[in-house]
Amino acid sequence: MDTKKITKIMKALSNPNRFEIFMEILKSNQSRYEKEECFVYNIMEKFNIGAPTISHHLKELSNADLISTERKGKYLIAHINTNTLKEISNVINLK
Amino acid sequence: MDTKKITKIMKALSNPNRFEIFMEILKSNQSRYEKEECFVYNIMEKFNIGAPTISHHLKELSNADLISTERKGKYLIAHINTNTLKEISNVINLK
DNA sequence: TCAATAGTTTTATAATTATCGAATTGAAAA
DNA sequence: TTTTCAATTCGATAATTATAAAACTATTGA
Repeated sequence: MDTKKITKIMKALSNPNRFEIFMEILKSNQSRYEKEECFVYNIMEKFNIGAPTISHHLKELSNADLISTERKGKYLIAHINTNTLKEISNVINLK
Repeated sequence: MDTKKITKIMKALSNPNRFEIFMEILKSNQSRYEKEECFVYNIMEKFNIGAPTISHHLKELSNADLISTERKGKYLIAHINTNTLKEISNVINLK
């Protein structure tokens, strides 16, 4: 991973609201419950942020390859990209 | 670690120049060579950035607890805070 | 078909920040 | 004590960005 990609990921996780959205997706992915949940909708209820901002944050997380999104009819589902997490974890880990 | 601290670390590593400065310090700390080296001075030569900017970046890394600095006469030496790296690595690692 | 709902795009704005030049501090060397 | 050198602080600026309001798209359900 080159500097540009790493710093893009870091930047994606550097905003508190965006980070918590990411953690919410991570938690949901790990628990395997509510797989069909509409994240944007539920996140919007949970956090005190407007829909356009959530949309923006999800796009940033996507652009950083941290998540991928999938349309399910009216709803949007977000998945964690575990590969990216593994890669970034290798960068940070002390050898 | 709470969200505020984590995102502060992420932000500190989200700027490409600052990230590379951090990696430079990390490399130097790991190799154990040139322990007495003046980082700001050497970094300033290596990167194409002015001294005030380097100073600013080092302060950001310090504020995020990623490094600590030590004055050695005229020079400044930077050390990696391995604890912070370990903590952040725990956050990122998939359970 | 029409109304409601989920999410996106566009536009604007306020806040943050990376960077530099100039001035300043503090230590070493002459 | 001067001068020089490393680093910091201050002030300014250009770029980025988090956020929201308004308008728009697309899908579901009545």
